[in-house]
Amino acid sequence: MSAAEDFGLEDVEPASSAAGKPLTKRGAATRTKLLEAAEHVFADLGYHEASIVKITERAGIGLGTFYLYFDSKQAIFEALVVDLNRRVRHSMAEAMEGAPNRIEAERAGFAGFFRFTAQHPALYRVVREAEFVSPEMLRLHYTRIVEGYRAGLEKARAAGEVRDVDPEVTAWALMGLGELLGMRYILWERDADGNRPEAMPAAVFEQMIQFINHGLAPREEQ
Amino acid sequence: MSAAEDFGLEDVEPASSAAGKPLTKRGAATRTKLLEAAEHVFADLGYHEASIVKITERAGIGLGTFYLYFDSKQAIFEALVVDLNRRVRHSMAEAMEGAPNRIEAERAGFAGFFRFTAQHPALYRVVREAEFVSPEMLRLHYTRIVEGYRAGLEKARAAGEVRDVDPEVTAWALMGLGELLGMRYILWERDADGNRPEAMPAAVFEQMIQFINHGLAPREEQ
Amino acid sequence: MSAAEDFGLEDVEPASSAAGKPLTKRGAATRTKLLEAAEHVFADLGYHEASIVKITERAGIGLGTFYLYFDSKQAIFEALVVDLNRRVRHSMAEAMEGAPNRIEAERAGFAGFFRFTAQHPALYRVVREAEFVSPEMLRLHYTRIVEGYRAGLEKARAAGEVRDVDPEVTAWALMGLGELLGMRYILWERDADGNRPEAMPAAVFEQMIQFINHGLAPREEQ
Amino acid sequence: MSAAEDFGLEDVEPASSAAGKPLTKRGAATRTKLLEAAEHVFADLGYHEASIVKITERAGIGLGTFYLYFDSKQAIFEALVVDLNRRVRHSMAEAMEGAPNRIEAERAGFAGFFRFTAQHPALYRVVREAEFVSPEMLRLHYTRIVEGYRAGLEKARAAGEVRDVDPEVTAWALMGLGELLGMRYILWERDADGNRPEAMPAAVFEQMIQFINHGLAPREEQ
DNA sequence: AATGAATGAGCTTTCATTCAT
DNA sequence: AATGAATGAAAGCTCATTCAT
Repeated sequence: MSAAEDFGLEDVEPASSAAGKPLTKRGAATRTKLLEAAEHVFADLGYHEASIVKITERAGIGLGTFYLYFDSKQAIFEALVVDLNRRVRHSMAEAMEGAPNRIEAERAGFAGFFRFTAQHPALYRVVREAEFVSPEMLRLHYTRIVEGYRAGLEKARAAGEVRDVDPEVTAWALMGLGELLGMRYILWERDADGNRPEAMPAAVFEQMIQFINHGLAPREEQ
Repeated sequence: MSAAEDFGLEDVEPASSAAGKPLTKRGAATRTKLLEAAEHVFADLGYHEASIVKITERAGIGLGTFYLYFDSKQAIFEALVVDLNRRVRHSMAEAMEGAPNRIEAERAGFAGFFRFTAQHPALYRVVREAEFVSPEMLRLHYTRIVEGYRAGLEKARAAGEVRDVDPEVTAWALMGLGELLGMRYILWERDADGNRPEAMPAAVFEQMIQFINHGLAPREEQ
Repeated sequence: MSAAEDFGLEDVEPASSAAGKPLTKRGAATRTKLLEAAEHVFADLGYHEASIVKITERAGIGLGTFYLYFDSKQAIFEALVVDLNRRVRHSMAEAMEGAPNRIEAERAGFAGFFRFTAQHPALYRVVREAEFVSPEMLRLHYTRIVEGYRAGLEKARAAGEVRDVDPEVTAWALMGLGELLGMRYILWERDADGNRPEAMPAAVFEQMIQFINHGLAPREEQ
Repeated sequence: MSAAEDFGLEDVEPASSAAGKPLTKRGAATRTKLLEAAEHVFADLGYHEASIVKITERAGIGLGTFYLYFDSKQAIFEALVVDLNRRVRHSMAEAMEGAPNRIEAERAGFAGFFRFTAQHPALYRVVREAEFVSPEMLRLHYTRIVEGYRAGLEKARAAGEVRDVDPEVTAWALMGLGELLGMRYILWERDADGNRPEAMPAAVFEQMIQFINHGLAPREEQ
């Protein structure tokens, strides 16, 4: 329950309610089609290789229509980052729902994050490219997730479940560690057929959890 | 001692020995000027905003000359990644030289990494953008550094200085953790005048080291 | 009658029906403007001196618009060769319409060819340059015209109007002979004001016809 | 004898004596190397794809050296046209040497022309491209050869060996006819291995000669 | 006589954005 | 609300030519 809230579930507004002019039912559908098309096109091609034409073609709508919903290529990109960020946090929060303690919440949260990563490779590709397209978006993404970790750590520390760590710094450490392991062991990995795995190897996940647990555990627990 | 070697100091070749046609002394100087200009231009503007003209103007040479030394914009970008990677590893290895034990080596290595980060913001900007320009270069960068961590952990484990961790996985975790903290607490930080700090706050660094130490320490030590 | 058909009048499709994306009436007009501009620019400047900017400027349209209709400079050049070839054959076929016999058909056909040459100097310039830009186009041009001669000769031979010549070889001979005379006595000739003549001198034309007639005439006719 | 002279054998000067600064023995050798390299490079690549670097590389000399011998790319191209023209006329004149009469001289001359064509495909490629690089050179080439035909026809007419034709016009007709047949039946032809034939098929040659003979023969002969 | 590093004008091509329909 | 033809700034790259060595 509260663990889930740490990741900001409450601020989740439906993507389609965000900015963008036409507000009829038809208009909302068009906007959603654009955002979905953009997710795939940006993920497959990257920001610069992607083009408005490719997005509108994939969305099955006319080129000019694009500008009824988004002011620019950058605008839809930013909307997409916000959307993905909302969804990955949702995924983490959902996974943590009902976790009995810090350790379990941690496992569940990371598992949720990695599951989302495996299912939506666009997350990394788009978010990491945001650094070069719209740096504020990158910060927003990291900051929002880190805030979830931070809040969780804060509570856990208050409850004596973790050492007396600086929650902020530690949250960033966890974020970085999770991100690189997700990249290395999910996104870079391919099986014989060139397909990405659906999750990271359990052993790797265990190693990571052990490392974190040792890193955080209060002295007396050990 | 050996800690330094783990980061591949021995493979350090001078940048100017790499590909590029003209081989005279004058030619080598020109190539170096180009690489230096590219470091700044790519760091300031990013790959796509950067242009060959901007690089050659900054280098103070003619546009056409560029193509005597590099086949394309991407080629110089890749050469730059290789160069920066070599230099950051050098910086880390140098810092670790003579460290009496694992813990000190760790502190020194990370300090070296962060120092280089503070002095060469281009490292992050260029390397991280490589993901979208030349993905193999990104892997090469991470892999080479991780290999240094891995080798160090392997030895430390054999010496009983760390828990029985998987050196590979742990190395990636350390890389990720260091990278994000460097980004957050060095690159994103500005003082009142808008200048970047010369290092991360000591407290943050300490927190990080503590986290790593707890994460790695053999049970009996604690 | 049939002489006209030999030059493939029936395959004449309007130039504007060929490839090129935009299909509206406005689009067809733009494509035609481009092709007309290209004819003049290529004829005046040659392929390499010509540039897309010069073509679009002459056509009075934006540079980028060009690429809506043609994939490249070479593509419009090839379209132009096809167009000119179609038109010169049309001109020849039209001239031969209703010729009472082989000799008259021959005169008329060559006259049509030379008339077109005088009116469209671009034909030679563009077609002959095709040899170096798009060799298949050159072959296509010569082959299509030669095929007209060949078919005519075949029929004339069957009708006993010409010696027992090889129609194919003879057709190429006629093509070559006509081409060089057209170049020499129309394209290279200038009057006092530097203007090209509207036709070759009648005496030259007569000489040529006589030469051909003697070359082809059945023994008994002479 | 005289037939040979008609093609201007007497004006044959060695290529290396033409313009070009350095005049030492070494210099002459360098100039020849350049001209030979240019023949191949221009023939293989065409004028625009050819580059000075490619020519000097093929010649095995330094780039800068080129400009000691030729003022520009166009200059060496023109020198090459002059050289090839001289050589093809030489080849024709040689073949005609000692021909007993007009008919035999004709056969021999064309045979010489086609033999040279088969052995030096560069002739067509370079000469025909001259039209777009240096039009005066093209005229010079055609005019010099035509002058040979013309002189021969003049004499033959005086001797009653041919009809009362206009030697000039007829010469151009012969030139055109020979050129296109050479292109069609030698240069365009390839055997199963993609090799060009060493000569045109005898039957084609015969057809051509017959056509010419009929075209020129005085009435009473037939 | 010979060299090759340096130069920059000029070309082709792409694509985000506008706007008349 | 939807469309797609039109636009032109801006980029990467080539190569004939120069000139210091």
